[in-house]
Amino acid sequence: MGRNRTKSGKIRLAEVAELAGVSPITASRFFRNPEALSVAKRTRVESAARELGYVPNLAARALASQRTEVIGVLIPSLTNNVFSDVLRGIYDASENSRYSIQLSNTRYSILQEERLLRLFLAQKPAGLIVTGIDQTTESRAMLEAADCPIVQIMEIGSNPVDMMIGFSHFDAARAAIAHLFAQGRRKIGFVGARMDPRVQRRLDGYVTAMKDFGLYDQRLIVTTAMPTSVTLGGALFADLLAREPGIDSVFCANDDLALGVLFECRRREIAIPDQIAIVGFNDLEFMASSVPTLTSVRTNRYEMGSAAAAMLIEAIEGKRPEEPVLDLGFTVIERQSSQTQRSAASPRAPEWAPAVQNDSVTNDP
Amino acid sequence: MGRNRTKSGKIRLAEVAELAGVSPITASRFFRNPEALSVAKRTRVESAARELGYVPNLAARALASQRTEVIGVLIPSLTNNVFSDVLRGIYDASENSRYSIQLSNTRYSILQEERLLRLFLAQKPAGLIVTGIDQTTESRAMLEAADCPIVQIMEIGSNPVDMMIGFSHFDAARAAIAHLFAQGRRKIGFVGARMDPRVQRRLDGYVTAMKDFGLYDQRLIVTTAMPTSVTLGGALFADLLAREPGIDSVFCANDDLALGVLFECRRREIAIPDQIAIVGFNDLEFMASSVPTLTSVRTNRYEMGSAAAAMLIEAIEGKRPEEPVLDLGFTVIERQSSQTQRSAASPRAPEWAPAVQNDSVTNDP
DNA sequence: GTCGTTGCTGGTAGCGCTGTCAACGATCCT
DNA sequence: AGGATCGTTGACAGCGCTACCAGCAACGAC
Repeated sequence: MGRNRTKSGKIRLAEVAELAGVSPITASRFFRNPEALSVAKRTRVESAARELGYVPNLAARALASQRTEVIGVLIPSLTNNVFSDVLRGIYDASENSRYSIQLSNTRYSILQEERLLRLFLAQKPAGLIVTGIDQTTESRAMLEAADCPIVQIMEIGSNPVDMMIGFSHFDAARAAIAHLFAQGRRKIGFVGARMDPRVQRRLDGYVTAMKDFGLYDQRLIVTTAMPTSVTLGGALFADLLAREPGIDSVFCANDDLALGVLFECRRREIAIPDQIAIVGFNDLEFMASSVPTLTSVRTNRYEMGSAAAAMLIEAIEGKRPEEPVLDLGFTVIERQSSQTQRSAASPRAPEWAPAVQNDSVTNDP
Repeated sequence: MGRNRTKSGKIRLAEVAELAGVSPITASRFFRNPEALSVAKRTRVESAARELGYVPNLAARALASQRTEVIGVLIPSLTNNVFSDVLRGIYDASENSRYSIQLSNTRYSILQEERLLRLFLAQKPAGLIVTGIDQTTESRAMLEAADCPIVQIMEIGSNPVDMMIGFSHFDAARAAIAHLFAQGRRKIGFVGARMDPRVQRRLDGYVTAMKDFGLYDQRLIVTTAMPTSVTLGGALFADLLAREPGIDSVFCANDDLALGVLFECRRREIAIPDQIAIVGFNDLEFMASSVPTLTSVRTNRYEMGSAAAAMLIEAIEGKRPEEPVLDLGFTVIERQSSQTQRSAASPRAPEWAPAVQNDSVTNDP
């Protein structure tokens, strides 16, 4: 198998133009702005290109036009389910466009992000999608100076670099706490891992809500910088219980932690929700089919990705949205794990079937 | 904010060369093959480049050299945890190389794969990573004719296009069934979703093992083409139970399904492992901390990704591996869900801590 | 002392495409 | 009718880099 590079017998634009009987520049225009051609030439070029199997050389195009058709995407993690949903949205929304996605992983490091940003910007991307609003000063400056549209995703803030799509983690956490409060819970613990800026803002929301209710006690909070996992959820909950045995509920900064808490409760024979109520965050798929089903704050991750890519592409093509900040909101999906009315002793739960969603608290702005 | 593209005040190689007092071509060589320069010029070019903040123009490089520094990656799903681990490996292994990753999602469609392949190949990638060994004839032909190294990942077969990294899903499934058999299980069900080629081969392994043990009964098999989920695991298991109430164990084609089965058992108050043993596939993180902990077949997903990228890059640079097929093996991680010796009635399980791994059946080839 | 040989350097000539501008006929306006 | 405008087309000149080949000095072999 000849795996060494050789020059391939490629078809150039000039060949297409020749076959179509037009000048190369006209053929070129066909691919960029077909409307500019007369119908006759348009069809001639089109069939010539098809006949020869012409594929444009993107490198030459990029060099000549001084621009690429690449959308750079910076996300903090490739492992996290949350980002895989966002990514899917981005890829789906871009795959029928001319733009291709260039993905990089910042690993939750804003320094790494800065480095990658510099790299990306040097290649003159058509647009950029970056995660969050906590860039370094230097990154921020680069973004402001960047010569392309930019969308910040995952959360919203008051000071977008350009465009922004997300939701308020602060409000979402407050809504979760309000729900627990409404269910009569008073000693509400917080369990968080990784503590990236968005988790931190969820914690802020928790703290504010607890203070508003006059329930705040910092000993109810357990966090770690370790990356999140189901196992870690159990461990952190164990720590929390050891410190504050009297808690009646836990708000988990994400669903993996919540699942870990559920298992830990099972291990300790703590009844859910009778003794401990659990609320998670993100509403991953399994939350609806665990036993008991787990309350969570649903976030619109796929939509965030697809809306970001769509909005970015529009902006690249000159159609900037009138409103640059899009709040996708969240919904508290109330399930068994946080319902206070006692269920039967041995809860013959409502089937494996879709989530039990009693009048959920929605925040669709 | 000026978001319109303008020509940026860029530093060209010529500027660097001028500052360093060498010809452009010498400066060019510095970036491609520094050893070819005398030490004096090398340091001169290096400091000039640093001083000016030179960043090479990849489009120009690609155009002039007739090759790109892009590695194309084709995977079937962006959502599946399995692929996010593989991807992480690929990105990690490539991020300190000169190559960048171009990712596309085939959505489990080999036609889509063929289309994407055509697209990729037209851009003359430096290398290609494709998932699996079940390409269309047309795709296969394109791959064979491709002018770059190619790695097939996720499984191994006898007929690599070029290089191959994975493991035998067939053998892995057989090992899982052998484990259940060794635990005294005889009515072993199979639960599978999506039924992509790899899941199909796990099913083949199951069927073969069952036949070998004289236990085969096709009514023990429940599958669906629907995408996998925890919820679906519960539903399929419910179907299986309805059809064959006498089963004593279930082999799930992946861990999400296994978790769904676990929850369904809990809903029906079926004791695990006393009444039903469960074995999953992939050994995702949560398997070790569920209650009871879940037996699974560990696969080396991250390693698959990183090894594939590393091997590909070596091959691109001319150092082809002597052995083009790399079997990364698997390990049956035995946990509570498939142990036949009864545990205490109310199992105060061994902490939330790391997996209980009693002498696991490893297959490290 | 002549003839390679090796190591390093530079000149030339594009890679395939598009930006810019000019030219052309056809249409429109006054 | 003359000029302005529009829609359509083409010529030219690069974009920034590298492949290829030639040149030149230093060195060793015979």
